Amino acid sequence: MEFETIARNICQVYFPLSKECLLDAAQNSTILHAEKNTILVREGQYADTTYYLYEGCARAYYLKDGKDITDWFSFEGNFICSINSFFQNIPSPHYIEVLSPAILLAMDRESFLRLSDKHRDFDRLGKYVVTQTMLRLQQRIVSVQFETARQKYENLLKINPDITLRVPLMHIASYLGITLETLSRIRGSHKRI
Amino acid sequence: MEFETIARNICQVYFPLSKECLLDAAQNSTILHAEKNTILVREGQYADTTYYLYEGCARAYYLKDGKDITDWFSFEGNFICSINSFFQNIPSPHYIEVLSPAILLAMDRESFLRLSDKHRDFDRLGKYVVTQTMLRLQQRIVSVQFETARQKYENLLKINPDITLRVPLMHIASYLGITLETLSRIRGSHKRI
DNA sequence: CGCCGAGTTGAACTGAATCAAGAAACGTGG
DNA sequence: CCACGTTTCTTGATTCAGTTCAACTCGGCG
Repeated sequence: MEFETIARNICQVYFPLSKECLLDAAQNSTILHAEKNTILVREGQYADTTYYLYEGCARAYYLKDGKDITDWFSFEGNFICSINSFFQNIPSPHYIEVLSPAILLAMDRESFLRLSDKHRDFDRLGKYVVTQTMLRLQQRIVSVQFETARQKYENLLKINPDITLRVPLMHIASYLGITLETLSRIRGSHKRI
Repeated sequence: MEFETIARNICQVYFPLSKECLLDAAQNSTILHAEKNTILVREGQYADTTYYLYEGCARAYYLKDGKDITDWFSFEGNFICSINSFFQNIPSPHYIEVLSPAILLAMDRESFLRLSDKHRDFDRLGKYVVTQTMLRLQQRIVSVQFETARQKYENLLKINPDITLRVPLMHIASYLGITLETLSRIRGSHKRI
């Protein structure tokens, strides 16, 4: 895998970046090939790296009273990092795990900040991603707070129809804030229509 | 109320802005004095204005099956806008209402974007506020999803101890995703310790 | 094969919602 | 400053969606 391919992909998914910016980015990022179940970030680490998923999917999760709670999914074309750690420079409350063989572009915070300062278009991309994330989180609060378990599941399917094929149901359940059993029952009653 | 006073306040609460930036901002914003219960934004409007709360408090809410659901509180030193409308240029799903006599600084999106382009420090302020909002939303999802009604209330009090004195309980209840009755019971059992 | 993690199904339990009725606080005009 | 109506908040009884705990099924893989 070459940097240029991934760069072209980013420019296509988001928006074009200048040549200088890409050149600079190439020298400050690393391409990673990760196996399924690779842990990219562990709880407690200062997770100062952000990842672009060129291929594959990943999740952020944390442990609440020993239970594994999925907080975020990312698929190809998305970025993923421990936002708390990355943006506040504190130990990460999250783990980040790759859910399928993946190709990632990794950049550390220092480079990220330097490039943001130096290249206006890079800065704009960062701002855009953060803004989109904010809007997605806001939507999710509405969903989590006032929808039934069934509505939450159907909503997720609307946005992400094939997620059940790519992610174990237990992760989907905890992401939706319901138990695996409830999700199973919803799916059970759903099929036979 | 003078622009300079509010500007000084913003620079203090967030970070210093250059003279040129402030001059430009002064010419592209309006100071508003709003009564309690003023509606700044209505559902369906293209709400292309963002507000800085110099004094007072406000909330964003929406109607879900006719019920009034508070989605966000802002107090002095915060910004408030219909984020969906402002950042995506779509009709606002939210109302924004002032909850006490307030002094606001209003800026429309066009000016906001122009100043973001022109003044690096202004852009940085915008990025900072969006990032903080993202982190706050992320925290809130964790809270909404896996805490009991009581924990959610206690959590809110930790962050915002005097909110009950400034905001009607019904708004706090819907913000927490619980009913007014449940909140009342929690508070009832709470006091007598 | 037999084990193991992932998913399904069942039964009992529970936190919070809903419905209903009052009490307190608030503000507005007489 | 008090009577009023309105809004906000409290309390009680009942109901329900979803949890918990437990047993069982299925599909892969050493």
